[in-house]
Amino acid sequence: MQPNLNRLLRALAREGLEVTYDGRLYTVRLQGDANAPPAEVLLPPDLPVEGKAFRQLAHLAALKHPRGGEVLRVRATPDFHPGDSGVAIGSVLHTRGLVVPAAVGTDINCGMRLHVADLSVEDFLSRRDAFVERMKGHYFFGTRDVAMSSHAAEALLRDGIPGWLLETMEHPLGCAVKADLGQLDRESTRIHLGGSLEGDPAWAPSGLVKPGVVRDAGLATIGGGNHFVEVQRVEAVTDRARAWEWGVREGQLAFMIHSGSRDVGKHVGMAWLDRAREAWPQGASFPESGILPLADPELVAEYLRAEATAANYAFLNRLLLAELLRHTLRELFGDVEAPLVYDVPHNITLPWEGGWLARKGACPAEAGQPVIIPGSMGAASYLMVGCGDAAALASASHGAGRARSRFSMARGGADHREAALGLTGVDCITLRQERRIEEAPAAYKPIGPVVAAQVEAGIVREVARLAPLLTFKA
DNA sequence: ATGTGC
Repeated sequence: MQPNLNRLLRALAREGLEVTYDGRLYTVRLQGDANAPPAEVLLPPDLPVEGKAFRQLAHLAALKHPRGGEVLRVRATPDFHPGDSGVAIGSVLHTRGLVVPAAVGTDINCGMRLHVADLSVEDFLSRRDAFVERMKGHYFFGTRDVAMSSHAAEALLRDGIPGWLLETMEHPLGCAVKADLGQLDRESTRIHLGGSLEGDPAWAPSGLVKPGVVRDAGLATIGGGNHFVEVQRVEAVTDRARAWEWGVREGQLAFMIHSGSRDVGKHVGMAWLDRAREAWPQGASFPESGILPLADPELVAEYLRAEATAANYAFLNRLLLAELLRHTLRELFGDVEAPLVYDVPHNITLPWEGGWLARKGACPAEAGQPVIIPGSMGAASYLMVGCGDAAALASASHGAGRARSRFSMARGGADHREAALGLTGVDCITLRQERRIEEAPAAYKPIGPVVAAQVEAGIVREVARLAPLLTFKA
């Protein structure tokens, strides 16, 4: 146990937090609130503990709405860390009769997508420079052509990927997708929820859908922060049977995408943080945490439709990021097979056991389902299989977890910055040099112990480990 | 996270 742990627990107690630890699982609750369920955090003793994230978690568990509904359980993944809008990243919230927009936040349907490619690493690296130049054009310089009609955009926002596919006949990239239709049919089962939720185009930012207009709706863009597109090598297969079933082989080339709904999610998320405040019952006092749930069934349904709208956009954003990469591999190397392994959101509200489960930076880990846990820049990423562990609310971490803020990395002084750069050790393609510092491995917890803790707890099992070859960061 | 915002 870390020497400063007792000091931290005493400090938290002075602030009114009851915290206990059994060497594996913390339980946290607000003192004197015996009715609130305790919040649990799976965290091995050697990983850093953050008071602010504990406070946010205890407040999340203590949420109440004057008109009813309840928080059933709160759990946090080992990569959890403080979030804006009052909810820690890595929080999983099980509710009945209420939903909490802040428990998903503005990065709606941020998630992961993994493909493998039938191309040797040697062949790929032999044309690395040509590949990088083309992808830089697509991802950074707008050479991609993903413009679409207002019909296609509406269909996308309403129905997700299947809706978009039906309206994509005239679309240049649609031709490439169409050529792949057989494969896409097979792939649709490899997208969580089929890449399709019940959305409403009215919730899109104004201007995204303009009747009769064909435009670039900002799709196939990576986004900032920890988002990336990475070419990888399958460096180890630990569950041969499962890997075979999923089409993953050792030594294979792979590519992984971490991205979300961009400004659509931001627009929807912000609108609903405001809406939850407006909808708070007259005369009732605002909770000190600032986290506001929705309880009115019509409002809940409307929020979920809005969230679904952004989620649909994110599903297609990841698909098109992958499609551009696959298209470029084919231009350079001929008819390369590059099937989807899985696409899964880690920021979303979904129905669960008669209520709702809001995950914010937590990957669904239902029994038998693929779980994708990205490493920090330069570190390995993991393909896992979920165990459906109810104690963990069927959820795994969505990464290693940030240990130091972007701000603290950026102001760390010249020595610190150089050390961070030196440690990066990965071929990072970016136009913004500061990303290398903000996203340097030193900014993150080590991924190994984070994954090991979840394997030991019976939440996930390892299937394969993927090492980075080159990473695109916007 | 965010076509970050004044």
